[in-house]
Amino acid sequence: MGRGDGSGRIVSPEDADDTDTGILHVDMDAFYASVEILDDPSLRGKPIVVGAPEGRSVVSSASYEARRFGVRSAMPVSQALRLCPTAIVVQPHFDRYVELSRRVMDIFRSVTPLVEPLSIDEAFLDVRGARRLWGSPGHIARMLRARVLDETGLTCSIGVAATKHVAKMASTISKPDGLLIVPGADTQAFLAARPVRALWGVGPKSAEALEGRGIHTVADVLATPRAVLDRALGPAMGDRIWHLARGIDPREVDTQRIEKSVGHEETFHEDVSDAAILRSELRRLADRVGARLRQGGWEARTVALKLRFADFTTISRSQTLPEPTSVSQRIGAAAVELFDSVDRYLPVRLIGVRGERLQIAEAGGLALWDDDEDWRRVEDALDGATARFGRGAVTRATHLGPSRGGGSLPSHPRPPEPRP
DNA sequence: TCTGGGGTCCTCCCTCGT
DNA sequence: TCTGACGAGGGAGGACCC
Repeated sequence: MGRGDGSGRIVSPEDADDTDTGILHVDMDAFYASVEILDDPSLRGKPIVVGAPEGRSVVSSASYEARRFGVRSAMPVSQALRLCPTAIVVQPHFDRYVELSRRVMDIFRSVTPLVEPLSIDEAFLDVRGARRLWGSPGHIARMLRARVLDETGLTCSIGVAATKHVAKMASTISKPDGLLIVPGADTQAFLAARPVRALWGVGPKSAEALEGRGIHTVADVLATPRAVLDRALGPAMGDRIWHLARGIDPREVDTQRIEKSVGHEETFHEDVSDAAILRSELRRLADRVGARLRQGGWEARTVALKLRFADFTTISRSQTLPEPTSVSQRIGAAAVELFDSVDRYLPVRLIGVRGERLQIAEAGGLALWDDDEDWRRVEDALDGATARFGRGAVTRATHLGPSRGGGSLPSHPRPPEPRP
C-alpha cells in the first residue's frame, strides 16, 4: 500500500465505519499526467513524464506506468529517461491544469464551503456540517469521487478521518483512485504502524535524525520521551511530531489562507557569470514580482535575493525596505543592491527575487486601486518621482495617491495564483 | 548523474535598545 | 560613563511540501 507506483490501491467498502470523522483530504491522481492523457487518449496506458525535454528540467508529474520504473516527481528528466527509456516526455500545459483544478474545486465547494485548497491538485474539506444535506463523511467521499470522475474524467483519492493530518496520510496510502476511511477510534492503531517518514513535516533529514536514535515507526515515537524528540529535531518540530503521533492535530480547515510572500526564480540553461546579464535578469524577475503584488493589492516589506552557484551552493540575502512597496523598479533596485553586495566566486546557475508581503490595508492608510490601468499610471508616476526626487518622493506620492477603494479591504481579494 | 519553481516554517546568530 | 542581561526584530540558511 502507498507504494507510489499505483500498486497499493485501497477502497474502503460501502459499509466502512466512519464514526468520528469529518475531515476529507482529496488528492488528484498524477494530476498533470492524467490531464495530458485526458486530452490525448492515445497516451493512455503508456509511461508519461510531464516536463521539458531539454535543458535542466525535472519531472513535474509522471503516470503510474512511468512510476513503476522508479520515475518520481522532482527527478531530472534525463534521469527519468535513463530509468524508463520508453517514457514519453510531454510539455506541461499549466493553463489547462488550472482550468481543471478550478472545476474540481467548484465540485468540492458545491458540497461544503469549508474547502482549503493546498495546491493545484489537492484540498482539505470539512464536511461535519454537511451531514444532513449529503450524508455521512464516507458517503460524501464516495459521491465526490464519482462526481469528479463524471464531470472531469479524472480520478482522485480521498482520505477520511478526524483530523487533517490523518486524512492526508489516508489519501496518500489509498492511491490511486482510492478511498480510505479511518474512524476516530482507529486513529492510534492506524498511525502506529506507519514509518516516521509518513508524518507530516518529516523529510529525509528529520527521518535520518530519528532513525539514528532507533525511532523508525510512529509506534517508536510514542515510546520516545519528549526530550529525546526535542534534542533530535528541535523543540518546535519535536512538539509537532509528539502531537501528530498521538493523532492530535487541532488545525481547522482554513478557507482564508493567504500567501505571505511572492517570488520568482529561474534556472539558466547554462551558468552565467556576466554581472550585467544577471542584473538585467533580476530586474525582469522583479517586474513579475511587482506585477503580482499589485494584482493582489499587496506590498512587499522585505526584498530577498536568491543565488545558486554552479556548485549548487545556494545563498540568500534580504533587505527590509524603509517603506513597503509594490513598485517593480524599487524591488528591482533593492535586489540589484543585494546582488552587488555578494562575493560571487562561481558562475550563477539560478537567480531569484522574492517580496515578503504586507497587506496594503495594513501598511498604514495606503490607498487601494483595483484597476490595472490605474496601477500603471501610479507606478509610472512613482517611478518618475523616484528618479527625480529619490525615495522620499515615492513615500509621499504613495500616501497621497488617489483612492477609489475608500481605504477598505477588497471584499473579494483575487485568489493566489496556483502553484504548478 | 543531476538536482525546477513556488511556497512555509524553523533555528541560529547578530544587532540594537532598554 | 561603562557593562551586562534580556528581549525584539532582522537576516541567513536549512528543511520541508507540492
